[in-house]
Amino acid sequence: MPRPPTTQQFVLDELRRAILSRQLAPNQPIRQDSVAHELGVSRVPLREALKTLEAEGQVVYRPHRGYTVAELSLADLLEVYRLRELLETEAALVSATKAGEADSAAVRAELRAVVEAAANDDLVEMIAANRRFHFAILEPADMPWLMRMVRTLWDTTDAYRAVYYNAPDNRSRVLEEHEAIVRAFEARDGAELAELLRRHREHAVAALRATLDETANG
Amino acid sequence: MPRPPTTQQFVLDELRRAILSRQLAPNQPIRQDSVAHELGVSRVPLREALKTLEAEGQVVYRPHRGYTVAELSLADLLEVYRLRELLETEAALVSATKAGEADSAAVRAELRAVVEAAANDDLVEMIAANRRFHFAILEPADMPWLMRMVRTLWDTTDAYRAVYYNAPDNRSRVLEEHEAIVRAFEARDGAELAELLRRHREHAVAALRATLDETANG
DNA sequence: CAACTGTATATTGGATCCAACCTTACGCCG
DNA sequence: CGGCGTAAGGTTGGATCCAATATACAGTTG
Repeated sequence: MPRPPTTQQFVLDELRRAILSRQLAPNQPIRQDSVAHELGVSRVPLREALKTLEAEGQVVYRPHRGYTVAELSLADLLEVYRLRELLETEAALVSATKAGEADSAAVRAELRAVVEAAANDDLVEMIAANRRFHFAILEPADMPWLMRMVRTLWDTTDAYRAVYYNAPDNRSRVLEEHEAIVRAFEARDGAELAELLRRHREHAVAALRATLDETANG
Repeated sequence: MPRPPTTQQFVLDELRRAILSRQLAPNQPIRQDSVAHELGVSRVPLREALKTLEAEGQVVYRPHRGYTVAELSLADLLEVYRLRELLETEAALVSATKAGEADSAAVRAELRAVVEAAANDDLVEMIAANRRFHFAILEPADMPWLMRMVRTLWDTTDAYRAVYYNAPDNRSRVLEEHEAIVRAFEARDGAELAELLRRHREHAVAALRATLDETANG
């Protein structure tokens, strides 16, 4: 696997991983010197990467006090899912009216990737493929600004996705739902597609709530 | 007027101004050395400011080739306004159910600021106050993630706002519409509020189209 | 004993310097 | 004469160094 073209991109990827895996815990101050040392780079590219993470809401910045990993309250998470609903519903409706055969092929390819990853019990790849699958569905809408926003919304909840996929019940449910979603997509039935996606997310939110309540009471 | 606490914040403000005023024209490469020199700072804070602008979509970045001011096509602008519609409608509906007396007072204060600026023919302040007015309406919804997104959407179209307000017809129309909007807000009539805001934006889009067609044919 | 102040230290903010890369112009070869 | 390889210059990417600010702690005073 080739290292990204620029160091800041490499650092950005690493930081995303670290935040996602809770290696950098919420509310924890990010000591630039130690993190930079750890990654074998200087502080400059690190700071640039932190700036983009700040814009995405992954970290919070306070002048002269540095960066801390953003803490997401339940209210934050619910809001993020609500926004995903607004934006992805719009994208799905538009996409259904514009998608062509090539788009269907792309979606099907990602669907297969998810199934295959599930068969191999490869959680990481399954999560990645799932993301590509959902984005492939929205892509034909040809709304780059919307896509950028949806992307950052997915990023902010990425840390919780692994928990969700850890349960076999959820995994199989996702696979079933994907089938129905693809059928709606290929039928160019925007309303049905949007509704299926909505229910798809609804399950994720319910699971999320359960997880958070559990950790709160445990 | 005190200079911002950090240099990067200062640079960020200056860059926003420069892009807005077309001092930095779309598609123009941003020579870091000259811009930094111009502002009397080094390249480091400039690059950090550019990173946040990149995340907001105001500039485009290509590794080893630097930053260029983002060019907004008509399709981009229409998409941005469509997204504003989705997000601001949601915020307005929620806001109407949550707003209290203090919120009404805040909105009224901003309304007065807009009127006053208009009376003084102070375009810059009128635009600023108008923005505060609209945000004051959405604020009670208490949706920080949504607000962040709406903020960047406003930023991307800021350059065109000055053109719109330049026409006296548009200015007086805005003032009238604001009155109706405030009444709906104080009546906590979310549906009416959202509809009025929608029509409010619709005029702006129409004017925008006209302007762009004109420049395209001129 | 609490609160305040001054100082020392750790950490971030910014400037300068060097390396890597892209771009362009020129000369060579087909 | 046109296309390609190559070298030189310019611009960005990254590292190191220094300055400014915040934090923690100790000493002092009411």
